[in-house]
Amino acid sequence: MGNMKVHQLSRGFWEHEPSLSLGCKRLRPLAPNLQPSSPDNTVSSLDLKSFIRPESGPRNRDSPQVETHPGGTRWNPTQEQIGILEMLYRGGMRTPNAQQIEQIAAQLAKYGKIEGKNVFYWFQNHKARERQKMKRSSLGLSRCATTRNSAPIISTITLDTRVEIMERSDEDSPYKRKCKNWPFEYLEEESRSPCKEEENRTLELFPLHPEGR
Amino acid sequence: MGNMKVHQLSRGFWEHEPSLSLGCKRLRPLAPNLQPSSPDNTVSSLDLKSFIRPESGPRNRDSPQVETHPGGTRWNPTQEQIGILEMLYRGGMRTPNAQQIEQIAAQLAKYGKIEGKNVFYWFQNHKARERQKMKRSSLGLSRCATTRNSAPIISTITLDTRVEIMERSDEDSPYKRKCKNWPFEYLEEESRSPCKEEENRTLELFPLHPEGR
DNA sequence: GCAAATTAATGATTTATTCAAG
DNA sequence: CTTGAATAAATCATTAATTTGC
Repeated sequence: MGNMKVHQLSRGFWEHEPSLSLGCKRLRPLAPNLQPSSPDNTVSSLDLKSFIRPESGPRNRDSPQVETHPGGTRWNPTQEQIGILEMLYRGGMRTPNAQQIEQIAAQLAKYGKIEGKNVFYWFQNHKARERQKMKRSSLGLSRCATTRNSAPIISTITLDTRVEIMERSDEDSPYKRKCKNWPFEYLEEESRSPCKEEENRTLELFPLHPEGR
Repeated sequence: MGNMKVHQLSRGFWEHEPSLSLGCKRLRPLAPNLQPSSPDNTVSSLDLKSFIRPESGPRNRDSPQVETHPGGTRWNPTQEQIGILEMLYRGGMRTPNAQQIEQIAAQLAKYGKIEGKNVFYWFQNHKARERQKMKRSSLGLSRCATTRNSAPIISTITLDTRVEIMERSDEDSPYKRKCKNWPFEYLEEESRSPCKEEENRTLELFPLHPEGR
């Protein structure tokens, strides 16, 4: 979709002028007298209207609530995908970074349609729900002394095995601040369909920063 | 500092390649007897170790904690950028979707280095902190009637202007489930420096899903 | 006046909660 | 009811602003 660059500037909002001084209420009087960072500060090249209410114009789009995703709305993982993901989870993977997610998704794509975000969400949800489950079990039941002896067999083994691979992942330590990579993506959902010749979807996310700040 | 595209995936991780099926340590027999929903269910084409502990091998990388980000580690917005963002916020924008973020970032890029995620974060944080602030003020103080008369002059004007543009955004309604677009991006942090001829950073996020599930 | 130490803001992540598809 | 998707809340972590000691 070459939608991009839609209304590029309907000027008329606040082109109150370049040099601006720009609203920015005080916010912080101790502002470090901003450097001449901008070549041309015609701040007002945005079409705010479009931003704020893309629907304001002629309603050529349907989409009351549910968009028109042709195929399916949400990811429906196959058994293989789940298997791999669980294996990774059991292996200690908690919050994969961007690269890892990409790779995982690429692999899982062999077994069914999938996107990076699905992988991300899966880990998020699985982690959270495993925790819930654990918490619930620890609270509600103190009965059944075997609980610590029978069920966790596999767990124990697994953990032991894994211990060599990674050290204790976290499983309980909140906040580890480990990876800096960002596991998300802009990809606009639209690219859901099998996408035939969608190769050149360069999108030119960032035209090119005119300067280095 | 032409770090860019540093480890571009140190290939050698899992280029086991598509058809795969072998190699790889099976890691765990506990695969749930997956049903035949896949052409070939040799699930085990993942190098879990690499995923879990990329550092396990020879530590040829430095980066103890702080990666080698040459310039700066986090986005430092310029006054113009802040101004635009606040205006958009005041205009009612709460959680821009992917396209909007792209456009905003593209515009803000004129005034300084910025990425899409920065825009996203800014809105998240700003919204949350505005809410905090409001809550705090509503609790601790009922005094000072001038509060609504003196300071917010600009605010009032602006708001009035904006009110016509959008209707009350939400400001308080938790969960609106409005956009389906996903405002994140994989972009791996590395592309921080001014990046000279980095045009073709196609990255081909997802090679191409081999099948439509 | 300057630079280290301290504090205040705020960018970036992770976790918790909620909504809704199947 | 299960679970994928999305948002909000909590909080970690880094930078800018201010203070302090010289």
